[in-house]
Formats: sequence, C-alpha cells, structure tokens
Amino acid sequence: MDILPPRDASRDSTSGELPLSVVKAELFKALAHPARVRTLEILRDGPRSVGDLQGLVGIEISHMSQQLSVLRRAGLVTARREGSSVIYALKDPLVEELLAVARHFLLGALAETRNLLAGLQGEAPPT
Amino acid sequence: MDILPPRDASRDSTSGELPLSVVKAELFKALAHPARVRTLEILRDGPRSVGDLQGLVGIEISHMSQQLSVLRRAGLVTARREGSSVIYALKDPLVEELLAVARHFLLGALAETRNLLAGLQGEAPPT
DNA sequence: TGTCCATTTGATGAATTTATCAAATACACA
DNA sequence: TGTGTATTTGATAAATTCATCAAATGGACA
Repeated sequence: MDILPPRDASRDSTSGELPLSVVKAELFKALAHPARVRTLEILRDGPRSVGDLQGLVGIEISHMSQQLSVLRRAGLVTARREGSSVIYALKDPLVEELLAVARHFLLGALAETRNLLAGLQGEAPPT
Repeated sequence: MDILPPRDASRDSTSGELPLSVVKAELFKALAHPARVRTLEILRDGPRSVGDLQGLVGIEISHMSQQLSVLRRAGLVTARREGSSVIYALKDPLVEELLAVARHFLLGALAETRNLLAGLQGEAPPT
C-alpha cells in the first residue's frame, strides 16, 4: 500500500477524501470476485442459506463461507441463524443499485467495443 | 479462479449471468485500489495529465502509469496525447455514479456502525 | 541530430488473495 | 449424551497484485 506524502490540499477533491477513497477501495475489493458478485446477485431475489448459495454459486462449502465472511465484513450482507442453518440477505438496497450501475456501465462499454477481458483496446496508451 | 460446475439454471438469476458476474468482478477489481479510486475522484473535476495525477495522488510516476493502465483496460478512463503529455479523463458519467453510490452506501453504513476497516462487527457469524 | 521532459514498459521481491483440506463449533433431535 | 447436518475456522500452497527500480519510447525543441 502506498505511503501518502504530506498531501496537496490545493484542489477541492483532495480535501477530506483521502480516507474515503481507502474505504471505497475496501468496498470494491469486497466486490472484486466472481463468486461474491454472483452471491449478491442471487441474494437480490431473496435471502438464502449458506447451503443454497453454495449450490447456486458452485464453489466448495468452506470457500462459500469464506466469501460470505468477506461480504459480511464489508457490510454488504447480514446473517441470521435459523435452526441449524444460517440465512444470508442483502443488507442495503444500495448494494443492488451498485450492481445495477455496474451492469449499465458494462453494457454501455460492450455496445461500443467488446473486450474488457480480451483487452484488445484501452490496451496501449496514445502513441 | 473458480472452475464453474455444469451450472444450475433452475433459478432466474442463474441464467445468463455467469459471464456477467465475471466481467463485473473484473470491473470492481479495477476499482479496488485506493490510488485508483483517488484518481477517478480527481478526474471527476476534469481531465488531467499523468504528471498532475501523480502529484495529486501521491505515488511514484511509474506506479501512477501502471494504475492508469488498469483503469484504461477496464474502460473507466480515456487517454489522449497532447504535446508531450498524456491527458486522462473519465470515459463515462456512469463511473461517477458508481463512485457516488458507493459513497452513499458507505455513509449509510457509517451512520449505523463505524468499522468497515477495524472490523469489530459483521465480524462473526451468528452463534 | 542530440538533449530534455513526460510517460510507459519490464523485471522483480514483498504482500495479499484464492482455493483446498482438515478440524472445530453450533444446533437439532433421538 | 451421542449422532448427524450445517457452517465456520485455521493452515497452507498457488496465483495474483503491489511497489520499486532501471530501461525504453515518444515528442518538443535547440
């Protein structure tokens, strides 16, 4: 991680946003895995037990539990115990909105070129 | 990365979204670093050269260039050469919206408890 | 052409994340 | 209490990302 220098407060966007950008990065980090995104997408349709999620996401149960703990720590989901199983749910409707905005952005990008993954454009800087 | 199993298409959210979740995760990965988030926040206020960004973000120039290449590959920013310098800009207004939604989510979470980083809650599953 | 400035690329070690396995914990129920 | 099911935790190797340095590239301009 970077060690931030004295800090240049000359611009507006530089003031008071240093910690926020770190926290935002943490949030995005929590979203930065296919299994976690899938999990949130599934939870959009309603609460689910760990076992259910595991089947739908298609990863090993202990891995599922680890991913859920990442989502929990980021405050993206809540968990409540129900009998012998634990039921997870989205914590905030803004999580759905975050996914929706991401989807719109990607669809827009796709409409224009098709290669976020293959990376044939946006690849090299202007020459 | 996970190797996805045959796939369970019994639920709606499971159909046709497997690749999208991977691409979304790529997008969030591109956002998952404080320097990159800062960079985008700065670019909200208008286009900037690499040198300017480097000063404002406060990381080494070659590191700055690397981070910009991550943002470029994710389609979050555009670059154009102007004389001897390269000017970066946000590519899509939805990038700003993504940051705004993230901020709202975090402010909401903060209002309720204060520990995404320290992780004193959302830490343990229900017992 | 040669030199300077701006930016990118490549190489590399350190740090972090991912995926897997084994073991622990929690609860239900006989 | 003991057994079975559900979930979490801990350990660990493999993969990825980060940060730093040195070298390469591109353009401006003398």
